[in-house]
Amino acid sequence: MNLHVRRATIADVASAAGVSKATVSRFLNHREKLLSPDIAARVEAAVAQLGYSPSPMAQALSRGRSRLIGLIVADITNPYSVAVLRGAEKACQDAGYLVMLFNLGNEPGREQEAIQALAGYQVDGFILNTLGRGSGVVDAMATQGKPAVLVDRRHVGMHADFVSLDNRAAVQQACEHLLDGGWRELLFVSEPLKGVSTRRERAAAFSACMEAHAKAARGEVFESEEGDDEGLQAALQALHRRAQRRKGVRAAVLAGNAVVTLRVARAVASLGWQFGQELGFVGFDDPEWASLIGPGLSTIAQPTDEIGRTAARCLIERLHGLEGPPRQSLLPGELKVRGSSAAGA
Amino acid sequence: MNLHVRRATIADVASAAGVSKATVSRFLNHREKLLSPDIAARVEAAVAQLGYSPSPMAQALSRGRSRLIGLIVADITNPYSVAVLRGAEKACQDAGYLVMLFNLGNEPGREQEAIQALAGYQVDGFILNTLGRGSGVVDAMATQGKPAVLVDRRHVGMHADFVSLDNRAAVQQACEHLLDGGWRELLFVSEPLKGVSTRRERAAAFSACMEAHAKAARGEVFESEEGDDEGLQAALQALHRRAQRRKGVRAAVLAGNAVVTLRVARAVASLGWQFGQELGFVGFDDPEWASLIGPGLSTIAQPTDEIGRTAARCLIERLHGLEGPPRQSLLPGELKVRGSSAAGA
DNA sequence: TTGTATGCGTTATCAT
DNA sequence: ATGATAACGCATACAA
Repeated sequence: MNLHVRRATIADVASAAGVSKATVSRFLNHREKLLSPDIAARVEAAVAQLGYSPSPMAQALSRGRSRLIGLIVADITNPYSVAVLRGAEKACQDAGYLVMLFNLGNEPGREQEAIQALAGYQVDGFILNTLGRGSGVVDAMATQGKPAVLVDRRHVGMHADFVSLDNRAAVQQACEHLLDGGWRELLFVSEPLKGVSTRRERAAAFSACMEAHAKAARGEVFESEEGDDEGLQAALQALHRRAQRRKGVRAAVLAGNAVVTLRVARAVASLGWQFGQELGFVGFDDPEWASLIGPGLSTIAQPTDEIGRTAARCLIERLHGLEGPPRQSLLPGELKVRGSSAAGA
Repeated sequence: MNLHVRRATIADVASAAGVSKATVSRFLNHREKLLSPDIAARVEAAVAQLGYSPSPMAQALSRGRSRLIGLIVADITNPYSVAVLRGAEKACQDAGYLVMLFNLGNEPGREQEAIQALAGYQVDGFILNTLGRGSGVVDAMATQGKPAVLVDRRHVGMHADFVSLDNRAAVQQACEHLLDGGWRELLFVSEPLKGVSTRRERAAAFSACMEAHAKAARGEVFESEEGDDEGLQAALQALHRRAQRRKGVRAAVLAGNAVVTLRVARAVASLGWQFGQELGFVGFDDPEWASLIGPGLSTIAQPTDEIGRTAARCLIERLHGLEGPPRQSLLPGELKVRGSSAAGA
């Protein structure tokens, strides 16, 4: 059985139908205009019979557009990124685009490399969920001159559409839920803020919220370094002590993302505490295991799928020629109440 | 600031260096042979000055090879798939290949579509982690005539390299660990076996292992349907009763993958049981949250990264011209012992 | 050793 | 309405 059955080309179709390549191409691309019925029928038959489909590569070369979208993701290991990626990829496919994936593996220096590589394949645009430190990307983007949409993390000075969770509203909702439940001594635990916009926004919103409720509640921010389990435990104990000094006040943590949630859960286990008892808890992101830890961990679920689809749609609109200033889509989160934030007496 | 700064082409370099396109091309591809020092220097300078890099698309069209690898994954939501994908993508990048991702979203019918789409972009080969039901893929592969490597799931009759966990050895290790700990009434809980090779292999290995220890232990297999929580709970209760009928014997579950682990954990919570007490447990896959459920869930960790890298390397070897019959790489799992399988009295 | 010409599979601009 | 023909950016067989 001959393996290398060369894919049929437009030339094959042309000769099979007894017409010129140009005619075949017209039949394929501008079917409605300029068509003589019998010729159209002959071409159609030839196409069907040879199972012909045009080569996207050749089309890309000729048209300058590839129907390819470059998706650069900071860390494919991060379930959040994957969830977004999933939504984006689906939307792209539905719109007839294919996704080329480039995983940075958390190495910031590779942003340039990624953009170069993807641009080489003539991707029509980019969906970027990158680290966002430094703005090297800005110039590269401008250089390549292709539209891009940023997901979850802003890039300073970058002139592009942006889609993300509405962090401010989500933080506010979480805080008020905790306060309503009688948790009055709060700690926002985040990965190191550095330049990461999402983390900063959440931390800032937390602080603002605490100030607004300064009479009833107190709150601090703790940056948890990877591997520094002792530091986190110490911070939780300090939190607990602060709460005890104020009679009848209970302490709770707001975790900045699922990675932090995991760390906090480990620390709580080490300390022998129970969620919902010694420590209240709400965390960003809603991993499938949240309901299985202790009495269930309350979370703020992100509409990851919707974020991905929105990003893809934004980009595709640009590809279709939409002009105008950068747009911003902030999607609402959903608070999932579980045992870890149960209201106290 | 002019945006559409057309990428420099080989023609630009040629005229800048005052030579022909062919010379530039030769300088790029066959640097060692056929080189006159001064010309080489001029070309090199021109390349550097214009920041020229060849268009992979045009190269692909001309060469018939694209340095692209198509990665088809059954379900991007599955952390196992992602972990493998990560290893594979890294290995590909290291070897100078880019990955085009196609997510099936668990829709079996899209395998063909995926292969067609990817083949259109002239991918040099495929890494397949697909559903594996039916063998429609076989013909398509043969048709496209490109090498492929299967990950985790075999395709019946498919003539291709295969890499996966050594399921038989892993099951055996898990069973013996449980038996050593005094867990003598076992239940293997799997997603519906259907035609999925991994599930069948694990179930078969479990049954074989139980027969081998028939004097001391008993085991059954349960297929857990998505959403059928009652069925699973009933199966666990039946298991428990069987154990009680044999004085002093304790019951344990071996879960076929992380999805099942989650279901079992939910059921155990519903029943008010404690892992390590009323029910022993070992599960395939080692999610990050395994240590946080109850006393910690014992697991069999797969070398996902290594599986991915191996798959990529296999494929790339084929791309480099390696001939010969399909190869098979079975990588060892690692048993992580935690509280859920603690030895009894 | 270097340049010319052709092909890769399409699209698009001309004539016809 | 249809057919040559020239791009698109690159590689290469062949000629010089």
